[in-house]
Amino acid sequence: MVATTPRHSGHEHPRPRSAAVVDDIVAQLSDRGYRDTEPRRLVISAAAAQGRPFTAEELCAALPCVGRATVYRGLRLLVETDQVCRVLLEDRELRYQLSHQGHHHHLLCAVCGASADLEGCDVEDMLRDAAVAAGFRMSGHWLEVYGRCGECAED
Amino acid sequence: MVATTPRHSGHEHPRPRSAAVVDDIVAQLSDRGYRDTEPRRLVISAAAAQGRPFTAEELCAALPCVGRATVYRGLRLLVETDQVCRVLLEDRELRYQLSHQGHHHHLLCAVCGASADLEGCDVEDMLRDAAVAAGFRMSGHWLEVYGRCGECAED
DNA sequence: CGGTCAAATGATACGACATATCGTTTCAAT
DNA sequence: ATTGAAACGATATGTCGTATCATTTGACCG
Repeated sequence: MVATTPRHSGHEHPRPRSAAVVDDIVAQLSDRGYRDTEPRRLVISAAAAQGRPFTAEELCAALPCVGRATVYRGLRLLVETDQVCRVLLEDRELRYQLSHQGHHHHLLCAVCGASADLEGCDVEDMLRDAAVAAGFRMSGHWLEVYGRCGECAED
Repeated sequence: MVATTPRHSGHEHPRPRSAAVVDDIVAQLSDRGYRDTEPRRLVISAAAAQGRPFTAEELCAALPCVGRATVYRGLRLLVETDQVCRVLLEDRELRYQLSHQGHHHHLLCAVCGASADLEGCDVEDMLRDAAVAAGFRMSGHWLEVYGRCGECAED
């Protein structure tokens, strides 16, 4: 009887898996009083579709039907609500990517642009102590680490 | 006999103390094949005269008789030759300051803009290990620490 | 369901920042 | 002094991000 059962019975609306991510983020924004708008969803969707840290301009190019200002506003909102985090390349180019956890740092591959999260590296305490030693009270920091990922490691 | 002996007998040419710094930097540039030019000296001198990390535009404003491009070129040269280092504020504004040592990091006061060098904070090894754990080979990093200096500490 | 109004949008102007271009000047070695 | 490359300055160009403002839209409410 049941010949071939699709994993999901999702043949009516073949939504991409990223749809769930988008819905989730939109829901979080909604909780904070931000509207659920079509351009906003497009921005979030495009951001989620990127496999690498991306620039605002890349998103603009990927969304020709969304105004530049809206893309920038959307990104800013996502950063402010911690849905997206900013990463800084060595040449100071600013990129974005969906955030997966709370505060953390990134390892960026200088060759392919991939990013990985720095695990088990608790620099904060160290920095805070060093700051106190210099008579400062630390309030924040910015840290990016550059190198080559495994795939780009060969010289 | 010796009534009032000036510390230095420098009353003929009252050169600012920064002149020595400028001469030193110019000499280093000279060793690397870069010319000793008037505009270059002006840029170095103005950079040395800043008490705080400064922006390129601030230098331009301080040197109305030197072309903008020359100021930018001069700064770039000084950074490349490690005479000047770049610091990044929390809002991503790029500033410069004379470097005093090799590689080090900065503590920046968010209130008055003062900077201090982070001493005895060896994050490199820590980062390198964490990078290896993530399958990366670390080649560099960018770290800035923000806070309040002793003078600006009161709430 | 349709009206309402603030939020959000998009076209575009604007401004900051930094580099590219290119004819002219200047340094330093001969 | 001559000379060729380095450096300069005026200015054009390009990128990136925000401000402005008239128009649209989405959430709420009766």
